[in-house]
Amino acid sequence: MSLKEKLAELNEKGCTLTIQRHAVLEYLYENRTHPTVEEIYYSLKEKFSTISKATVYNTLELLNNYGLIQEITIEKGKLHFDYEVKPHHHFFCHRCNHVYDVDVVECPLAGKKMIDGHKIEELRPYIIGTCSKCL
Amino acid sequence: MSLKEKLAELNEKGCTLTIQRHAVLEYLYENRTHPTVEEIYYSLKEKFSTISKATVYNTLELLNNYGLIQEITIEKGKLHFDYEVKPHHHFFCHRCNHVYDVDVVECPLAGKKMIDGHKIEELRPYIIGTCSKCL
DNA sequence: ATCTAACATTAGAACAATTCTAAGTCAAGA
DNA sequence: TCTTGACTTAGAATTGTTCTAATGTTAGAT
Ligand SMILES: [Mn+2]
Ligand SMILES: [Mn+2]
Ligand SMILES: [Zn+2]
Ligand SMILES: [Zn+2]
Repeated sequence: MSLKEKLAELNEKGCTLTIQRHAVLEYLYENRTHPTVEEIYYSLKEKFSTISKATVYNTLELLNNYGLIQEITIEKGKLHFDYEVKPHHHFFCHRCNHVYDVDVVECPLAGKKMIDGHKIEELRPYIIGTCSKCL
Repeated sequence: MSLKEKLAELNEKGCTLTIQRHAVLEYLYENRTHPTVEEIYYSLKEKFSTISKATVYNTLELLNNYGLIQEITIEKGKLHFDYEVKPHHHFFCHRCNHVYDVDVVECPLAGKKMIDGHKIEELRPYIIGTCSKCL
């Protein structure tokens, strides 16, 4: 889904399109490395010196609630974010702390709405290990 | 794997079996609710008033490194732990913050050693949603 | 049995990530 | 123009985790 489409969807749903929100979403669009909040905040601060950490947190939560971005809890104690919301596996290297996409795998839960009586809203298939660069 | 077997394995591998380590492992053996560090610490403190938070953290890390327990990063910002190490799906209810086991699912990655050139060391298949009780 | 060196535990300080607060800014409608 | 509600800001507060330095315990050597 393109950046324009996501911005349009936000707008349609009645959400104010502030310059900060545009900047956060655009940053995620351009940086597909699954950045942390810190990375997003300091990168945006370079071009946009008055942006505050609270706004970055608020915006990421808002975009996540609208289903336009994805929160990743693969690394203990800190959040990563992903522009891509289509479910896919993530690989975390505990040596270099990078998060990689793993596109290949087909998940047997894909499309399922319920499991054990619980309502499925999001799949987060994570894999931990040592990445190809670190091996 | 029984508690006795895990304690024996620890001992064989040359790890000192202190009363605190025994208590942490036993707590996880008896409480299969995927407790947080806080829950473990305060529960142990009731029977064992001098145990310190640092020891609980150290012990959980040690047991995890020996592969005798499993760390769960499904909830943002805090760790849960599991006595069961055999890979299985976890379901997190974002309404009541409980972590449930989901036994049914067969993972296509089970047994795989490598993916995209990365070395797989652990699978963490997580599902987010609303649990049966909260629905 | 005693000594000793390595290892483990403790309390609390330090740290890092996130959330909260209160004041200031902005924009749209009356 | 004025009002109202929504958004942003800086920094304080809170939460979860790690570090530190002092103390306690263990196991092997004597
Ligand atoms: Mn991704
Ligand atoms: Mn489990
Ligand atoms: Zn790596
Ligand atoms: Zn629930």
